[in-house]
Amino acid sequence: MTQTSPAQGIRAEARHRMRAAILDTARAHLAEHGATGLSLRAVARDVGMVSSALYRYFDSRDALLTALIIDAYDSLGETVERAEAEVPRDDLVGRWQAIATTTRAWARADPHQYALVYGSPVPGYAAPQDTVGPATRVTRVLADLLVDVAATAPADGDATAGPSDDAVAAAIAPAAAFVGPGVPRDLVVRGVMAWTYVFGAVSFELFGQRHDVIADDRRDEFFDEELRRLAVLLGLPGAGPS
Amino acid sequence: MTQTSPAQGIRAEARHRMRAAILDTARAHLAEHGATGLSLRAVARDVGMVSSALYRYFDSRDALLTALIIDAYDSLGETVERAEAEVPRDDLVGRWQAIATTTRAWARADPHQYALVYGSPVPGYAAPQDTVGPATRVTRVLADLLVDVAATAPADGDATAGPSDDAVAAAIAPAAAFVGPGVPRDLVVRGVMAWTYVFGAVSFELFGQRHDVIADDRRDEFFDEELRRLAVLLGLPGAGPS
DNA sequence: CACACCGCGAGAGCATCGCTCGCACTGGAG
DNA sequence: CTCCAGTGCGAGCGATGCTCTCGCGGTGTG
Repeated sequence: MTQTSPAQGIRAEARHRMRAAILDTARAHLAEHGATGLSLRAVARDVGMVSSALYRYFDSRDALLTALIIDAYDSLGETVERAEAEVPRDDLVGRWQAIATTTRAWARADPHQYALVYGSPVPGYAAPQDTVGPATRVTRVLADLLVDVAATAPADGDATAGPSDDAVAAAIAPAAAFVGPGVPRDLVVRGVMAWTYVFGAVSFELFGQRHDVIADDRRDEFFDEELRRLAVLLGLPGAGPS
Repeated sequence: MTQTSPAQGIRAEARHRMRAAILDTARAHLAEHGATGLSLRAVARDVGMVSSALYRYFDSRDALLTALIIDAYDSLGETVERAEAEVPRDDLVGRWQAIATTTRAWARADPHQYALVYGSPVPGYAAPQDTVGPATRVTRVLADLLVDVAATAPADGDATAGPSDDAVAAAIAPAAAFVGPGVPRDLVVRGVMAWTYVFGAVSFELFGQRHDVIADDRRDEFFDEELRRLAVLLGLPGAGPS
């Protein structure tokens, strides 16, 4: 079916390489001019084609953007996966820090690519279903971490159960289903919140909202401090205050 | 000079009203098509002018966008100020909830306007200095809340001082200067983090990242839960666990 | 081997965009 | 009352996304 057999059409391979070339220069343009500044004609020029020819490979500018989004998700996902995998499995705090700092580093390395996936969605553009797969890669890593956290810290999770427990349980049902069974709902909530925070902090930093709030030359240190406190919020063992 | 005396020129007032009319229809277009979909020509058509005439009032499309950004900041600022002012001053948790829930409600009411100010910045567009004033209105409210929190909870702030205390202190120096003296640095950090979180949560929700994570029909309840936990992180008195 | 097929790139063209410039008018300032 | 600054209009420039048609050339088949 989808198998890429060796002699599976020379032509098909050429087409695939052409697509890749287009995506490469498109990615370069994105990094330089941002998403809305990405011009289909300009990409075509750089790749040595006339603009109309590019439509043989991408149905529209939005389709090109979608391909770039999938790429970005994959890039971030792979980067985070690799970084997190290098940390010993029992070092839960280290794994958490690896996920967060790698995400931030990836975002700072190519802000436009980060904005493409985590910024305000392009107007009138609804993310197609193709993006959901790669989009979950980094959250999958985080979810697996939650599973291990739950394993080491035997169920004391429902201790902080508040009055609105039922409503909260229903709210995070999709997230709980994603991380899998055996993880107390409270920990799921903590995980969602930790990830929400990392996203908020990185976006704040990249989108200029931290100007005149955090000293520009101390952002790294402050992010570390944020992570330290987040580890407490996450309920990671050994991350308690002092 | 810049005084707006009663009979200060019929012409000037007509100009001011024209500007307002343009901004109104521009705001309507923004709400419908988003920032990048805002067409200067379309706005001109709707306002009953030819496109070139619009340049008598705004130097460029970016200038129009800037005016809209200032408007949006002011709108959010005023909305939050008003909502927070209605809460008794000694109800610190209530004030915090008012700030956060009002911010979220404002954002949901006009996502494009929210994206304009807190989303990924328009490519190549650097926020001019005119926007910094209105931009601080909502943070000002939050800062004042921090001052009152510091007043009621006498300095125990440095209890959680970690090893990297000096670097963190330097990092949040701008924020500390903004909230004013008398607020322990630890509380400033908590405030920055709380605001960062609210921004992250609202952006996640509006930009579709919470799909398949939080049940769509339970978002309100989950946000309340987030606020409840954030109040603990903020260190608000009376918000302790159970 | 010859032929029909079809993917591919090129080019012209359409509607729209942001923006500039020169023109004509008109009503308030001096 | 007379200017002229301010205003609106229209044409126009370069650029965009996208569509259509055309001709070339490799591919697989009769």
